[in-house]
Amino acid sequence: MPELPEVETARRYLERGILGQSVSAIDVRLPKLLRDSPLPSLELLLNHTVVAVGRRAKVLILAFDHDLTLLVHLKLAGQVAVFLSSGERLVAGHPVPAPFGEYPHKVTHIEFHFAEGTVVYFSDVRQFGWFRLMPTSDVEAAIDAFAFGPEGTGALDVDALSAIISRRSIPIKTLLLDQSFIAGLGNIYVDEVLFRSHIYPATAARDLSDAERNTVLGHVPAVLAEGIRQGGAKIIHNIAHPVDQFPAVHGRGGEPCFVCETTIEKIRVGSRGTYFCPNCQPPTH
DNA sequence: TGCGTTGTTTCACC
DNA sequence: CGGTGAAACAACGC
Repeated sequence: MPELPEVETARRYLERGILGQSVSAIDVRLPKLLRDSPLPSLELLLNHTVVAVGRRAKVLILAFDHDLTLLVHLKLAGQVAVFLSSGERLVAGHPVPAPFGEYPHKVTHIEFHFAEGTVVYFSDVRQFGWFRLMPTSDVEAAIDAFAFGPEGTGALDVDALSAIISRRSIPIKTLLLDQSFIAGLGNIYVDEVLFRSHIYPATAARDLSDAERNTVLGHVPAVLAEGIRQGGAKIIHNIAHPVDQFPAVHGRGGEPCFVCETTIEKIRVGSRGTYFCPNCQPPTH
């Protein structure tokens, strides 16, 4: 389930695979994935060259020459698979299709072929993702319209964000999921941030102490960095397969906490499945 | 088979 | 109008 680390991994793979390359063929098997696209057809990208591969929040930004840019959101279950001409595969995002299996898979909906031999497969078992093609000159306004907050990977303005936390009554988890507060966290990494911060996820944001607010904000870039370092969290059918004890709580209901061996619990916060350690994150407020 | 799944938007309401 | 919580939506696997 692609959050910022999975999308950033996809961005890096695409940059390595297709930057400077020219589109030689496009196969769109599920045209409806171009939802609300200003330009109606990906065919417009034929013979165009990739000039930049960017990302804002969880949105991939593929810039081509001659004023064309493709925005991609992987949503719940999107996957990007880059097949280099060497035969090496770079796969980011959802674990379906199996990275070492056959492509295109039945849930592979769009594929790009490049003159240099690289092939990119976009797959999405849930079909919730979207593609939007537009003039590059319109991208800035399109991204602004999302009203994303600061990138969770970067240096955060702790004073300003802490002040916002102190005024909100919603659960701290719900606030951290709000992309206009901080961009990039999703359900997995929010649970990890709160575990490292020793904070019960349903705690009202305004009930956090000064120290707790700083702790939470401090863990955001660190947790995202660990996700990126791993190329995304390994979670299959909602069961975590931790690497270096990460993720520590998300997808580990019924399993022992890596720190204290207390059984990890699952609750619902803001109608989202939420994992926490009842000993490390007691509901003290 | 109806429920769970997530990121995001929409809606009713205060 | 803004904050809030819940519902809606996309579609499918189990």
